[in-house]
Amino acid sequence: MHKVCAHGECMIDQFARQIGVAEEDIVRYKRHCPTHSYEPGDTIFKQKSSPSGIYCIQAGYILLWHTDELGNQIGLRIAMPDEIIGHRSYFGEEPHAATAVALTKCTVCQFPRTVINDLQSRHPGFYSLFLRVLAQDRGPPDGLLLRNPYLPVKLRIINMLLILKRVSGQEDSKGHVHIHMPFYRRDLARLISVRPETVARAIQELNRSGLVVFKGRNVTIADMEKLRDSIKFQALKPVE
Amino acid sequence: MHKVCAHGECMIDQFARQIGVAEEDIVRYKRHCPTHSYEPGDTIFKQKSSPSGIYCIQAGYILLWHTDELGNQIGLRIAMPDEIIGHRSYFGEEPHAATAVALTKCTVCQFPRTVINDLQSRHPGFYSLFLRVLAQDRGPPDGLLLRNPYLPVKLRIINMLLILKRVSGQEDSKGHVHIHMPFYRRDLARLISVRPETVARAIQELNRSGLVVFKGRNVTIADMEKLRDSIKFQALKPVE
DNA sequence: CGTACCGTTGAGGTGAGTCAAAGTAAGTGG
DNA sequence: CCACTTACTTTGACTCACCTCAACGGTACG
Repeated sequence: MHKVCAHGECMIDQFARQIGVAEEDIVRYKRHCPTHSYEPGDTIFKQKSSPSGIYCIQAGYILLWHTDELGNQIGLRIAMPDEIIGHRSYFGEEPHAATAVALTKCTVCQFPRTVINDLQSRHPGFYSLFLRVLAQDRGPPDGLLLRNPYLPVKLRIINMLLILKRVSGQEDSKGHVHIHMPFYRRDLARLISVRPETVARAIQELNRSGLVVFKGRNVTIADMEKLRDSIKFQALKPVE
Repeated sequence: MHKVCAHGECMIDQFARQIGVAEEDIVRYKRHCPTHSYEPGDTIFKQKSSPSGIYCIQAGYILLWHTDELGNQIGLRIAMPDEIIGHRSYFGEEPHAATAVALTKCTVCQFPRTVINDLQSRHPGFYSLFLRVLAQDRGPPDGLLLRNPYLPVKLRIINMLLILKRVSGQEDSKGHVHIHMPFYRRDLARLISVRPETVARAIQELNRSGLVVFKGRNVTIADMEKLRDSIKFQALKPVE
């Protein structure tokens, strides 16, 4: 079910090195950090459950989604390799605000409370690194690009593509950008807070416009500049 | 223009006490923390400027708003007394993501970088307190209640009222709740990402329904329970 | 060859945006 | 104290993007 992960694979290990933890100590504490593998659809943690540690993504994509009081499912964030999840609830000492589900095959390393406490007590600068991560979290600002009611759906989809491109965009020899969307249309709909039908229609329009070509989960952008420009024209007139 | 604020007034002073800073040391560092007074409409800091410290609100309400690439103004958060602002950009080492404007007369104490660094170097647990504040920041979760495209405008306004009630709600002898909204309709519109006309119409409807009574900036809620119940009926059917 | 599930398409309804104009409130200066 | 300005708020008529519901089309898998 779980193996002890090889040392040096996690984001938090890099943190440890930054604050001067010796390599042999990293090896030692890693014995207490189980690494799990997840299949697409598996749950890493559930909304409302109590956090028992922090999770480092070593491989794969994870969707964080929140169910509001009315039952709407809102996709908060796609977490990618080398990112950490669950830290907000952990440090906030609150139940998880979202459910984490594997979109692809995933490898995730869990840092339990004991290890985190131990590292902090030996190296008081440890927490500061998380302070920075939390402060730089792209979740809230990305939310403004994806769930902004002012932005028409086509724009929200383009913003989603630009976010995915940051990490997984591939440029070929002709300058075309290829992006793989590791989720269902339904999940994309949740991420931008619209219905799946609306996503389908918006994608058809984008395809017809030629700016972006969707083939299943694969997307090709012929001309990034043109795409960025198009954003200005598709937008509503700003307030004021 | 600025005076040195009396000791013990700021949120950060309480943090200092929690980590064992002596009273006389608090008095000492406060000499380097200017306290400013702002009139309604004054700017505390501007989006894109570099943070030079952390701000503690001692009195008054402050609106944080973000202008996106297209020029839309999005109200992110109403900051209230005893809250701190500017800390996300400060610890993220990034320019301010929002502009902070005084909605009412405000008193704000500024902790410059030198003081913060000094406190952290003498008391390594200092940063952990901010870690908790950042992790518990209501901004992102409140955003889901205020700017969720699924929620009809009337609901978003009700959610705004419930958020204001947390801090400034007054209950009278008859069990009616009174809330003062310390901002223009236009700002309310920005906070829930709709146009001011739409806010006006939604408020008229709420008045007619009798659940909530708006008189200028003052709001009276006759029956909290009824109001909470009404949320369920006004919502769109959830996805799935 | 069904069965499931995801994805797409169509017809019809509606909530919020747009634009323009009128209404209100809060100064400001004579 | 009253015209005048200025900025905020409300109202009305119209438009349109997205939602709803329902049906149909793929594709994977037993």
